[in-house]
Formats: sequence, C-alpha cells, structure tokens
Amino acid sequence: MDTGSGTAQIREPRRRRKMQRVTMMDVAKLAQVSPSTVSLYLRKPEAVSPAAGQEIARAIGALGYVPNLVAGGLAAASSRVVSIIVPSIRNAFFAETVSTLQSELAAEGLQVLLGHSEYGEAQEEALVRTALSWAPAAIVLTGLSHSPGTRKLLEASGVPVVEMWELGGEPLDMAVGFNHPQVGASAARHLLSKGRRNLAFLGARMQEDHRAAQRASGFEEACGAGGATACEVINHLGAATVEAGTLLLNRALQQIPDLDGIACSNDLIALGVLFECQRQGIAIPGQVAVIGFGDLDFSASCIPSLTTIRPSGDLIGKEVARLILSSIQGARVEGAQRIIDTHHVLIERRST
Amino acid sequence: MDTGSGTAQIREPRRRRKMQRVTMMDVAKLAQVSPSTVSLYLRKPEAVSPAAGQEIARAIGALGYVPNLVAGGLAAASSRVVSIIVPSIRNAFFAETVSTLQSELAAEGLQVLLGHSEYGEAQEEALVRTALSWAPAAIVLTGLSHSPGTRKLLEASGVPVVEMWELGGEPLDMAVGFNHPQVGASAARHLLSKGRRNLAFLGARMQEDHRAAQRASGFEEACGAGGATACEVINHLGAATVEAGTLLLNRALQQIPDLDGIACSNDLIALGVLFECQRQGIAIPGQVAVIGFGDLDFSASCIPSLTTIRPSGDLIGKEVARLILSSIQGARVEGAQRIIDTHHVLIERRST
DNA sequence: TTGTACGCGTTATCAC
DNA sequence: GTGATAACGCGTACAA
Repeated sequence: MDTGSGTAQIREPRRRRKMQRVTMMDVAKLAQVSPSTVSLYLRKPEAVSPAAGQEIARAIGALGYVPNLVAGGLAAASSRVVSIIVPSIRNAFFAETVSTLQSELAAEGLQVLLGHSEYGEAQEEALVRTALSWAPAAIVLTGLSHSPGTRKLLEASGVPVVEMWELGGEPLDMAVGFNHPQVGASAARHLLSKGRRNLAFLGARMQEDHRAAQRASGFEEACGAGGATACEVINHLGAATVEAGTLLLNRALQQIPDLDGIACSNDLIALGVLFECQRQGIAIPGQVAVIGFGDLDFSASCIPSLTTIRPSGDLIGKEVARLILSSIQGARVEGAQRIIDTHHVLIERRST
Repeated sequence: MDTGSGTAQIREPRRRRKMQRVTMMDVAKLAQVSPSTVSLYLRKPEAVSPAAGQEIARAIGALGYVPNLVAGGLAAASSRVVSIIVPSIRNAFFAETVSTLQSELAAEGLQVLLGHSEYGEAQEEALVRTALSWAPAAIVLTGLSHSPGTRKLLEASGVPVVEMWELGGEPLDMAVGFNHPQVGASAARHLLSKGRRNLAFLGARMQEDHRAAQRASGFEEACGAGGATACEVINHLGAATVEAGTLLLNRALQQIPDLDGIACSNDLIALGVLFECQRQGIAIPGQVAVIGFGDLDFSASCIPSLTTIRPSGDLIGKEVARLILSSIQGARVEGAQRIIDTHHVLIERRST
C-alpha cells in the first residue's frame, strides 16, 4: 500500500499522549493573567473582572483548552465522578435507572463510572475498591446486602453512598427504592381478589437475586394470609428471559394441576408464560390469570395486555441523583430525607 | 427533635473526605521501605525482592491501603479509564455491548466511564470533551458520524478511539461493527426469496438514528434490484418500541394494500407487528412475512418465532476490548487489524 | 480582583 | 534491588 518513496519507509506509529499539552498556565499566559485567575474564572466566572474573563474565554477557545479533571481531582481530593454498581446493565430495570441517573448527573457536570457485579458480593467488593480509588463524589450500589468487606471499605472512605432498588433494611448511608416483599404481596392479593386460589410464583435466578426472592416471600406470605389453596414458588436457575417463562409455566402446570393464577418476578417471564399458554391453548385470563413485574416496553401491547407492577426505575434514578447532588453541595441530607420510598404501582390490564 | 443537653446543639454533619488517609507513604513506612519500592511492587511485583514484597503486602493488608488512581493518573499522564459513549443504554443492543465490554475491561483493571449521546452530535461532543479531561486510556464511540468539533478534539488528544456498531466509512482511528446497508439488503433479499413482492421497511427514529436509516436504504436498493412491486420505508418519529410497531403496521397496511412482506429495523417493532397482526387476524407468515433485526431475548420464543438478523452485540464488545487492550500495551494496532467486521447473521424462523 | 507558593499522591528517571 | 528526586496540572490559602 505504501506507494511513493522507493525505500521501505517505517511508518512511525502515531505517537500517543502528551498531546494534552495545553494547560491552565498556557491559557493564563495567553490571557495575560495568572493561572489562579484562570482557575477562579473556571469555577466562579462572576468573581473575575469582566475584562479578564473575556481574555480568558478567548484564550481557552483559541487553544482548545480542556481542563484536566485528574489534576483537579487530586488537588481537590474529590473527583467529579459518581460510581454506579448494578448487577447487570442488560437488565432493563437497571438500564432505565442508570440512563436517567447518568443524564441527571451529566447535567451537573458529574461523570458516571459503571460496574457490573453480576449478583456477586465478591465482585461488588472488588468494584467498590477500585471505585474508591477514584475518590468519587458518591457511590451508588444496588440493594442493601453487601459483603462485610464492602461495608468496611465504604464506611472508612467517608464517601456518600446511595443504595437503590431496595428498602426495608438498614442502609449504609442513604437509600432509594421500594419494598419487594410488598410487591409480592400486592401480586398475591390481586390474584386472590380475582377469585384465584391455586397460585404460583415464577422467578429466575432467585438463588442470587435477593430482591426477586423477597418478592417471592411476600407472595407466599400473602397467599397464606389470604386463604390460597395452593401456592408454589418455582425458580429457574438461569436468567429471567422469555424462554425461562415458558419453561417455568410447564413446571408450574405439573406441580399445580388446578393452577389458575401466576405471578412472575419479571415481565419477560410473564411474556414467556403468555406465549406458552397460547401454544397450549390455555386461556388468559379465562383459565389462568397472569401478573408480571416491571411494566416493560411490551407489557401494554402484548396479547392479552399484561397486568403488572411498575417499579418506576426512572424515578429511582431521579431521586438518587437528587440525593447525591444535595449531598455534594455540603447541604447534608438528614434523617427522614435519607430514605426515599419510590413505591410500586399495580397496573391492571387484560391478563387478569 | 434535639433531645438532650438543653442548649441548641449543632449536630456536626458527618465529615466528608480526607478519610482516605492511607497513602503509599504510610505503607512504605510500615514496611520499612521507600515509597518508590511500594510503587514498584504495585506495578511489577517481580521486580522487587521477595522479602520486601512480603513486608509490603503485609502492610497493605494491615492498613487497608487503596491506591489513589487519581494521583496515579496525574503522574502517569494517562488514567486507567475507558470512556464509552452510546446513544442510549436502554437500547438492548448497546446494553449488551457495554456489558460485555465492561467485563472484559474490568478484568484488565480498566474502569468504564459511561455517557449517553441520545443520538445528538452536540451532546456527543460535550461528552467527548469531558471524557478527554480524564485523560482516558481510550474512547469508544458509537457510529462513524460525529461533529467536526468532536473529530478535532479526538485527533488533537492522541487518545486511541474505537468507533463501533458501524462500518463502511472512514474511521477516526479503529472501528468494530458491520455494514448496515448490507443488513437491509439481506432482509429484502430474504423476503424476495420467499416470493414476496409488496414490501415495507418499518423503522423508528430514523431522522436521528443514522444506522437504522442505512438499513432502510440498503433495503430499498435491494428491493429495486430484486424486482419488488412495492417498497415503502415508513418511519416512526419516536423510539423503537413494541407500540411503535403496531402503529407502523397500520400505516404500512394503508400505504400498501397488497402488503406481503415486512422488514423491521428492530425486533421490538417486529414484535409489535406480530401482536397487531394477531389482533387483526392477519396470518404470519401466510399473508405477511416478517423479519426483524436484533435477535432479542424474545425473538426465538414469540408466536410465530421471529426470523431476524443478529448483530452480535457481545462480539462487538469483545473485539472493541481487544483493540483497546492491545492499543494500550504499546503494541500498535496496524492496518487491516484496525477495522473489524463482526458481520451480521440472518436467523430464519417461522415468521417468514 | 489578582498573584504566589505550596501540596495533593503517585510515577518515572536515575543514581546508588 | 532500592531509594532520592523531580515532575504531573490544578486547588487553595494567603498575601498583595
């Protein structure tokens, strides 16, 4: 490909780094002020004389200066980074929350550092450890249960912590979410109120997904209290997918011959149930009523439309952002304000 | 609320920061070596005498030392951060890629900084600007089209850049993905091969989603070349959702009375089409054949199972990680290796 | 309002 | 193999 100059020409690999040469001092020189004035201008433009401000702005534009947040973070002993750790970003619930959170934080000049724990406490601890080494402005975790090591690290760090998507325990610092056992109970009561008595709760990965397990417990308890005839909790070891739903339905059918009500720990599972029922000619809600969890994209449009429970993942993101922001601005978040219940909402549709 | 000591007692807000007191020097002191040795041990343990290594390791454990990556980044002029910018993490495609990418990078001790452009070039530029201020080890962008400002910033920075999810243009640096017009063409040819001649392409947000628009173009072109009788591209201004699919189907039905083949720019849209057809009693694939794009979770399980085109989002994540890693380790990625085609795969199922 | 001086915690280069 | 020493780029008193 090397047309041209005869001899083999060693193509010098494009040199890396050191090109972010433009420092605050360069700007200061060009603007004829001292570096600290530039720094001041960057942080509080109104505290600098308009004339100097003009010059500085001009210099920044001319040089294409990009502030070095690494240096800034080091000097200020706290970076404008928020570390978010979720089990998996593939999960639509967390994707929604992270998406909202990222937007809200970006608007305030905060960056998001993302990590996946894959429902593992050890992995979470490792992620927290590296997160901490960035001196983040805050750390956001999913759920209330963490390894002792994680707790220790977090407490020793003094970094604001928000635990999300779960309420009911003692948070490390702040918490935003809702109560999962109550979600399970709502589902059970809804089915019971429709006259269903032979119930099943279909969940996935509950050996790791602590919150799904909590929904199952709440479901069982409400079943007992509400006079259900049968109440089975069935777990699929793999992830919560549509296919898992089809598998779980068949197992439920085997275990409960008169099955007439199903609660799913996830709308994807519910969708699988819907499909499998259609295949087997089981009428919904005629023969079996189905309620899901999540209010995902398709839940309003599927056939029949799916009764489900909306967790408001975006609201969680918003509230987490609010807590972080006020916690950063020195205004210490106090007492009751530190635990925010975003509630859950039951959306009744045609499947029940 | 303030019970207790008579006088108004100002409850001192839990002090922030400065608790990350344990520095490398503390470790050095405890281990009776110099800070440089500790630093060396941390980066190349084998370059330090076993005895000293033991001591250092012990000290680190005892003190609970967590390295300060901010300081490290400043000194080394390059941080162990990779900035990833996608249109939206709610999109299952990108969620999959980001998830894989994050895991691969975390395994190598790299953190992920996440940003959402929401399909906006201006927003992307802002994100790139702040990303750059972290002196990232690499930057990952979605697609090949960016604002001139973005290009300038990136080129001036010297940071390795990977553009993903699109091939066919001239990448800034490296690229991983596939050709979208070819995807559209594959869909068209598949429908034509089934004897369908009255075709429609249903897309969403194509005024912003450049790649979806490319799939539509490829589709139209192949329709022309393949002798289609009708070929309409219909766009929904909102996001690609199941509901958008139901809306789009109805518009297609109006525009093409003899409609017998549909390609969707997204499996969610296809699912909406499936549902709406079921509602209206339109037989699939009897009356209308449907092909999607994405091979999402439900595509294999829905009724009928959905013929679709798999983009291999996880493979993209893996390849991007590979490029980044080798590009960091000095081993300059060269020539042909800099552009990686992950291809697309047509998965035939019952809907065609 | 603006400038000076110092320190943040680490890496990298060199002598030893 | 080990340890001084000098950056790294910016915040932040404090002084002017």
